[in-house]
Amino acid sequence: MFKPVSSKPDFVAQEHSMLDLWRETDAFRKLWEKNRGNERWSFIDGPITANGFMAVHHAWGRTYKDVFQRFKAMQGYDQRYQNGFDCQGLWVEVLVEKERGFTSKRDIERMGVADFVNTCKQRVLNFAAIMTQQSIRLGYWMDWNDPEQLRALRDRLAEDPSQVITVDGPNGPVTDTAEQIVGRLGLPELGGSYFTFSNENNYQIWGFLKKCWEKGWLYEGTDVMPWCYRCGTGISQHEIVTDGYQELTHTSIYARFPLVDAQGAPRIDAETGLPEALLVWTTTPWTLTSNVAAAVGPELTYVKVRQDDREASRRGEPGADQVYYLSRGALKRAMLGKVEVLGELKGRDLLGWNYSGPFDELPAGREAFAEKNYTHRVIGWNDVGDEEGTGIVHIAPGCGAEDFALSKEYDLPVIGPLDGDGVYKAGFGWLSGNPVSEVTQRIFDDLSGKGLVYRLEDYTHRYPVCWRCGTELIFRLVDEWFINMGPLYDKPRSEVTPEEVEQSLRYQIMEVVDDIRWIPGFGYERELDWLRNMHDWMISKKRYYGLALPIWVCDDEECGHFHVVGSEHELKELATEGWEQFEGHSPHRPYVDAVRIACPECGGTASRIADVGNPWLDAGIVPFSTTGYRSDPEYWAKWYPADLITESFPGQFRNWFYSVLAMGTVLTRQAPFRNNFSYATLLGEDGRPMHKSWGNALEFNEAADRIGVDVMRWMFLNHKPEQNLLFGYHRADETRRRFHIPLWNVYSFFVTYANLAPEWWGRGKQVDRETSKQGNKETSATRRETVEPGDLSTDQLVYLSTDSLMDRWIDARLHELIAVVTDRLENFDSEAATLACEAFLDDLSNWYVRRSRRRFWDGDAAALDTLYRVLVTFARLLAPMQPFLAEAIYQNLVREGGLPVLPRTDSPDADAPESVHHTAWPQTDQSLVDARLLADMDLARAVVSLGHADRVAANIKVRQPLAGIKVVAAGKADSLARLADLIADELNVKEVGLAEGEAELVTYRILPVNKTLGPRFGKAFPAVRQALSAADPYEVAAAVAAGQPVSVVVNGEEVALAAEDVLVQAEPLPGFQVTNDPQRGIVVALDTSVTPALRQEGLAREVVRKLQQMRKDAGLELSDRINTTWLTGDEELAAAIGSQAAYIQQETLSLSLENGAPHHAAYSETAEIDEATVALGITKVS
RNA sequence: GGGCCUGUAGCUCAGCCGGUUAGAGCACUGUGCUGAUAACGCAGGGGUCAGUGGUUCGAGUCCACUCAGGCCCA
Repeated sequence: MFKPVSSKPDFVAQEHSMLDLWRETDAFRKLWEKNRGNERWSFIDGPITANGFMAVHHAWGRTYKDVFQRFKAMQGYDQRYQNGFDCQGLWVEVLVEKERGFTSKRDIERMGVADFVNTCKQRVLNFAAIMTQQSIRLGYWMDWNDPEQLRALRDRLAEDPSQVITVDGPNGPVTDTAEQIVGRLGLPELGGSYFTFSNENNYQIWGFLKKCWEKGWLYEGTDVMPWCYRCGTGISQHEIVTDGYQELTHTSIYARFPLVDAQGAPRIDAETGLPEALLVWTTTPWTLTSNVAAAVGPELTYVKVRQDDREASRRGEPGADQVYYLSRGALKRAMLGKVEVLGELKGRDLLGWNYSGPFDELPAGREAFAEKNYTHRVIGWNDVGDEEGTGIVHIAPGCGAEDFALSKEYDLPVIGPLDGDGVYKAGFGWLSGNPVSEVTQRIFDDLSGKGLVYRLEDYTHRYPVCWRCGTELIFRLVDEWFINMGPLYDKPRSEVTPEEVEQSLRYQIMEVVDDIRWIPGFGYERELDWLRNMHDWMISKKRYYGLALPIWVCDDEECGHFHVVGSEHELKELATEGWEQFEGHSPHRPYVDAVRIACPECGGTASRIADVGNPWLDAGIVPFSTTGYRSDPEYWAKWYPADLITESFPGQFRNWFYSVLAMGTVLTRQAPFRNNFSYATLLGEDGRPMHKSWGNALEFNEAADRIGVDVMRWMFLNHKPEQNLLFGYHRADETRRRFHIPLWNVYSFFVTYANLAPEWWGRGKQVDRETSKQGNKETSATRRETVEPGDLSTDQLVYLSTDSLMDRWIDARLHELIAVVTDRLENFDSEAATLACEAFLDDLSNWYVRRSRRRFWDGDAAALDTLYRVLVTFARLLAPMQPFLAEAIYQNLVREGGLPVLPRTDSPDADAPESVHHTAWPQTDQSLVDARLLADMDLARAVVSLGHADRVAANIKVRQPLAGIKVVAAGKADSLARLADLIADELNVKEVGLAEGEAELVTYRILPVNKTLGPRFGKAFPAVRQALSAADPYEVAAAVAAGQPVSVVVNGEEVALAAEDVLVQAEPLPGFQVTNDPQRGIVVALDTSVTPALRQEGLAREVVRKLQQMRKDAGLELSDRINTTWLTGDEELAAAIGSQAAYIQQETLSLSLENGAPHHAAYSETAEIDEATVALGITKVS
């Protein structure tokens, strides 16, 4: 017997009990073990940032990861199952700083770098434990660490990282210092998730960087970079492009730059006698302190205008009446009030003009200018436009990336005004010592006093901010380390020569990108686009906690040589001092900083640069660091390249995907993964990004226990991954209602009736019987072969043959489904897989079970066998996607009920696999996919649908039997005949016939089959269409039904059209009770006459229904027998009950049916049936 | 300024290689059915397939341009 199944399941509670089951039976490890040594399927997990709680959008990605791995596991592939945590970098530092209330780097220095780094590690371990628990809750099967052990390690680190501890590993206990145990997490001896702060991960990056260095690609460069002065670090292009912009409003300034002559005297316009000035606009006034040049577009048109600024005059500012230069396109926007245009000129006419700068008095600028013997001048820059500003761009090479590039082109002085904390350096007069965030107003005042402010204006624009702390970035001249991406050739890729590819890493990566399957396809273009556009990869950060860049620079500035150390062993070899301080520590600051090496160039001492690495280096190396690239190349080669990586695409094309590609290319020149599956962004139900303050954010734990994880997973999977996913409780309810509840109902229905059919449980016995009941003309003769438990192999699931059309049909649908789901999952298309499952479930629930109910009531063995088989197989198909629900069904139907229908995993006598996830992926048996039957059923359902429509139109309820229907369906006579009984039963009619004399019922529309005749006739096609519609429709229909060719005259020529090239659509004539299906060309006509005999049958059915309802209301079991009494004053009803007594008794399990008042009945009711009243009473027979 | 994605019913979305009168779910209205169903069936209202032009016998589908939204890059 099966365990009884509640019709009102608590899915969430059930999920928790499945989690318990898996834990108690060690189900995941058994699966892993089962497939060990088989063919491999390699998934490399992109590390999740261990810096907070898991959010719902993480669950989306993790669902994909789990589904594809589970699917491959059921197919028998061996896998690694290693999850990864991203552990190093600024984002951890920032949150630790926040926790501690730190506001600047000085606070960290005060705490001590060693302590700070140790605290960062603890934070990572803490959240790794939390995310591990949450992932387990999601049903994500990976080689998880015990969360308690992670917390214990966190605590050991906090106590004393140097204490020696022992922990359990897969191959026995491991003893080491707490710091080293943490540094060895994820390695084979400890197992579990990989952590990018591990020693191995860090050292392998060293190896990668060394290789880059050997190729000459690693360099230190000076550039103007976006800089966060709160974090005290540069922000790389990778970090800034998406997350790093905000709409901000700044006060911009239109400033006068007075023109001067070669001697430095103010230039006076000859015509008006007024002083002349350039009108210049900027949104970053602080950079005016470092102005060097003004750029114009050489081909742009400029105007010379005069304006007497009365306001300014009134304020007593000098030079209010002036001549200005600015671009013609900017005139209207930039200048207020009346202007007089004095002339027009091209930008190139302005080149070389001199002007006096806004802060010429500051020593920093004077010195820089003197050094180069330079004065402020107008330069040309093709990128200058006049969509905003004045068409004259203020250039401060120390404060802007493009400005800096121009300074190289024109050999301009470079003035960098700010230090790393955003404070003006010495040499900036009154500004020196002031933070940049506080000087804007004073700069305006200062310039105003000098008569240089034309006007101020609030301006809203996208401005870069620090992606972690939100501080507005400044642009600053800094020294950073880069990997050279190589030249971008100005020609199509097909023309780039192999020699040129050798010179350019970016082209080498592009070649690798070509070898990868990108899903969705546009991912390929995106990655190439990024590779074409990306600058050299800035890998350094002036911070504390992260990869210690293995770059040692000679202390002797004269020498200046730098050496890249490729491993810890090399470091030990080269070390001249400080090794003993470092030994025993993970390769983090500050210990690694203590190590000095001998400079290979001059023999002096070299020290490590203070910088740490870009975290994408940490994540990019994992295909190597997690697979023993250094220590076990043979193992590595087995798992590299990965078959799949998958992440959300915003950001990843330039981050993780990019870094994995770059590192794979440098190290192997081979694609590091074969398939890349990426998906979009998760939004709130209202279509907006989830945001706590908007009330549409969902926390994972809460969502999991309110929605249920299987429902969440179905929502994720049943979605086009490249589109943003709207997620929330309402959609969850809808999903559950659409899929989970109907599935559960079929399952619970099955269990209910199977448990009521004792003979069905007679396993191994010959069960042979006929089922033929009134109301169901279908006969199912079952031939259940004599079998002993245990000798059945699965893929003879169909061990019981059946003549039932319904059984054979649902089997055909099931095997069709297996093929589709297999193919879709092979192609990472979970949406199509779920859509196919939903369609199947609808067929199962709303057609197979509904049509077969009678057989289940009767305990029909063929029906029970079929539904059992279907449910078990469907559960196995769903298992990767719906691991909990599938397991619950499987446990009851297979483990509890114990029917021998699954393949033996080992010996023929073994029990069924312990978990649905240990079963083999179902195989399609094509011989069961009966195409004719599928088509027949399709037609039957269409006919039934029309028949129901007829009844609605005629206002005759289905319970009222009718004489018959007539169907018009050209060429479908055979199909119809095969399913006539089924149709008759469903529509409650006595007969289903093909219409004769259909001319009374219908007319026909004759259409060409476009697909075949369109190409055949081309331009003449409309004439064919015309000719067909002009032909006698009845003749054409008859010919087509008989399979005869149809002859028509097209443009004066007679042509023959094959029957299959002509479409016959039946349409009802008005005035009949008929309904048509235009798509299929079917018409169904209903005989609406209710004879007295039919009327009696109908009334009897009403009585039955009423009695059934009473049984239910009285709380009777399905199998309880009753005695029934009835009393009515309505003659017709009395006659109906009398004549249909046997039928009523059989349907309601009434041992007796007596005419009389139900005084003594246990349960009685007075019912209205049509216009008649009847008193009914039932009493359970004990 | 360039690249990519999206635009189909009130909402969320399907729509194959171009092919008959463009579909589903939700919501709404009516009605029926129910001893599995927190359901379900049938019917109804609801569409300028973002717009314009082109290719074609035929365009929601292919092409070009425009508009709107999103993403990426400059």
